[in-house]
Parts: sequence; structure tokens; C-alpha cells
Amino acid sequence: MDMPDLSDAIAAARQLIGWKLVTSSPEGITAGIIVETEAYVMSDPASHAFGGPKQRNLPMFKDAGTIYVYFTYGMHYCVNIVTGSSGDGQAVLIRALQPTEGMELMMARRNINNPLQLASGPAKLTQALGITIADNDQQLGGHIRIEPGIQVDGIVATTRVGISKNVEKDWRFFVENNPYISKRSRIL
DNA sequence: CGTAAGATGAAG
DNA sequence: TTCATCTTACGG
Repeated sequence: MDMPDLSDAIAAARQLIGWKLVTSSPEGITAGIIVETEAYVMSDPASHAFGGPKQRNLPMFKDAGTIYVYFTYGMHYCVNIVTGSSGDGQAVLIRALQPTEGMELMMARRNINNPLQLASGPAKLTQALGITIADNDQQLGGHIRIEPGIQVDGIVATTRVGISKNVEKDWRFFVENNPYISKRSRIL
């Protein structure tokens, strides 16, 4: 397949596992295999889209393939791929990558040298790939793109991380036994 | 208009 | 376990 099915956040969150997330910049190319995602839909009290369009979540209500970057905890950026049709606020949060290309650049951006910690968390991977609020509301295919990656087995679905509402939904997906998933994911 | 909480990460 | 650090949304 050439593109994953982005018509539904939950299906897309599962399908995106194994795809490669790539960014290009003047400094070079950085990329990694997506090994952990979470789905958020409009009817979901844990979603930024809950309650309808607001200033911050506007990109979530655009067409599938839009990039939604948000700033949180005063210092971190996280990146989502918007799914569904225009007007339907849903997205897939990218939570962890297994680094594949541009390791040197990622290590320089993160100021660490352990590959296991380069992109094993939603805010780590944005830093490693150089994703900022400037990428918010852009389209996949520019600075940020996805490419077919690898076939992965052992995708498991369980509860999401860092939320306080609608916590029982199994809308987090990750590769079982993959060492590059986020730390909080390992606490099942 | 003041303020609390937040889809986190790293250090102590 | 705590703190860093700030935007958004809401009056909790």
C-alpha cells in the first residue's frame, strides 16, 4: 500500500505502526520507524478535540494528513497525524520511534548518545526530528512525511498514557518487546 | 483577569 | 518524587 488508511484514528493508529516518519531540514534527514501511537477522537473526553474546535485544536478538524503539533508542560512539543474527514476532529499521536536515519543529527539535537533514548517518547521524537510549532497545521509531504517502513508483528493495544478521562479505552498501540517504545508504556 | 492543569522528560 | 516552564481554557 502506498498510504495508510487515515479515515479513522483508531484503525490508523494501528496501521501506522511500522511506517517510517521522516523529516528533512538544511541540517539533514532524520527518520525512524513508528513503534508506538495513540488514537484520539472528537467524542473522547481525553482528546484535545473534545468539545469542538478551539484555537489550539483547529488542525485536528482539518483533512486527514494534516499535522497537529501542540506545546505542553511549558517545554515539550508532541506531533499528531490528523485522520478522518474535514470537520471530524481526530488524530493519531506519535509516541515513539525506532531511529533509522540521521542518528548523528538526532543525537546532536537531543544532546545524548544512547539510541534507546533518542525518540522513545512523544516529546523526545519531536526534538530528535526537529519538529516544532512551526510544523503545526502543515500537510504531510513537506518538512514531515511518512514512507512505507517495515512489516511488524506483535502489535498490542492497551490503555493510553498521561490522561485522566476515558482511561479505559485500549487506544494505544505499540510493538511488543520493542526497546524503543516510551518508558511510561513499559509500565503496564 | 487570574489561575489550574496539562496526550512530558530528566534529574535528585 | 519533584521540578522545569508556559499556553490554553475556564471560572472545577
